[in-house]
Amino acid sequence: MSSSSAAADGPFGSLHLEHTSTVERTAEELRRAIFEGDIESGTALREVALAESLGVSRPTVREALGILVAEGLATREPHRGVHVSTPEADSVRDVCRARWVLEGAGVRRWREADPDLRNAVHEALRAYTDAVAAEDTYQALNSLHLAFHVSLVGLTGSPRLVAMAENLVLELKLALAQVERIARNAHDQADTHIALVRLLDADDVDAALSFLQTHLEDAERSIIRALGH
Amino acid sequence: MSSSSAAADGPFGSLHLEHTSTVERTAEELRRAIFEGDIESGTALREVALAESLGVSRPTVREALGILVAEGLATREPHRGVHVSTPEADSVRDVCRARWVLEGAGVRRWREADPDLRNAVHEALRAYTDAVAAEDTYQALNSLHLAFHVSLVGLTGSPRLVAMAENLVLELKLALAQVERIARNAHDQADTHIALVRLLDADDVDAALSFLQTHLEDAERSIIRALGH
DNA sequence: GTCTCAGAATTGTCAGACAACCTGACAAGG
DNA sequence: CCTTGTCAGGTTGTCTGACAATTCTGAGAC
Repeated sequence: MSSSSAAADGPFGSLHLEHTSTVERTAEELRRAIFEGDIESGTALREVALAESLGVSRPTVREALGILVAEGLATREPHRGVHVSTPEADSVRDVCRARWVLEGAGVRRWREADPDLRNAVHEALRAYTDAVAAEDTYQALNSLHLAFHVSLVGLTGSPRLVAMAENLVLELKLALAQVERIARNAHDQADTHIALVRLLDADDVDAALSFLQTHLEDAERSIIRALGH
Repeated sequence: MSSSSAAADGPFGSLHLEHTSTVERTAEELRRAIFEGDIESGTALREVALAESLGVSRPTVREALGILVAEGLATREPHRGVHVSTPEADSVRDVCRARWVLEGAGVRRWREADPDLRNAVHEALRAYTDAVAAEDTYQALNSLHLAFHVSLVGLTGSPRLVAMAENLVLELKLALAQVERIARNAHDQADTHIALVRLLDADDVDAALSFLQTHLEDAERSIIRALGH
């Protein structure tokens, strides 16, 4: 696996060509529209309408919808089409519980973790706090905040666990897109994360764990409260 | 959510019609062929060949292949087609490490877990040991063995974690299909699992955890050794 | 032996079509 | 009033056929 900061995967390891298929671009555009709030949760994603609206064929749209369904951002019912998922309180609870399992596993391995991975956590935190200081857009802040949490899972060194965490984060972004007004909390959370990393740097894993747990529980509660209203 | 044993979702809650699409049946048939050993790992899954061989159209095959790729059973390279994944030692290690995180999380929650979930573990174990006693087929034994491990993850009560575990198990089945000769170990493992559940019933979670860890590490080693040959 | 290049094979995407199915409404009958 | 039968409209599931882009293959040139 390529580590961060332009590792040398051969002479041209840093090069990367965006080999994006039409299907992938379609899926990405749908994701953006969902997270941006252009498409409300629950709305039907009609194949023909999307096809002519995006200028692609129906099979392409269909395949892209399959991706979204696999990611949990939408649900497909036979002969009834696919609809954007509506985050229920139950699913938010489940996502947060799963998050705690994955991120906790990462934090528990802080000491044994590869220094590169520990560094990745620091970088993710810095990217987030910088964006907060620069008063970046709401979506950018969200992405960086969640990227930090994923970097915690990265401490396990397991690509599959990271992939799972990224999927969970996608669902969380969907839920957050429903409750834009949490944006003002983003700044407060920056301090919380700094404190967490400080505990880790002091090798106080147990304290970091319980700190993380309460942080995740707080997030769960605040999202559910915002949704329930 | 409907609980087990014919819950009353209205007057006809126990009824359930299998709503299987052609795509799903195609994917299932491919999975069967892979796990059964009809298709070796690494072989190319050509769309037209599969289409006329299965009596379905190319788009249908294509969509089914997309499912397999999403499950990790196959890999797709742009313009080069999809091939059955070849389990590397690295990926087996990763799957087992991820398994440890998920199953460990389940075991850790043994005491707080819903009695139904604890019962599900007992039932999964019994189904497995019964099959071992009846000298069932190799694949059936494998499925039941892995189903037991998934039932441990079920202790978390998180559908998403269970889904992740099921995905990992699929990859493991792919690896095991490559090394049929581990079959004779299945009987020995039954005793191991009985011992694990006995520790749980005694509420000795810590002992169960370390027991599980060594069991998973043993499995990892034996699979990798068998693959490496 | 290595390089180059035309042709075959395969995938990615498209257009059009049809059957199966869901939804809603309306009439018929208890 | 409530249930059932029927029909029209729209949507999905699947098929057929096609074409461009890309990759693989093998023969010929140096």
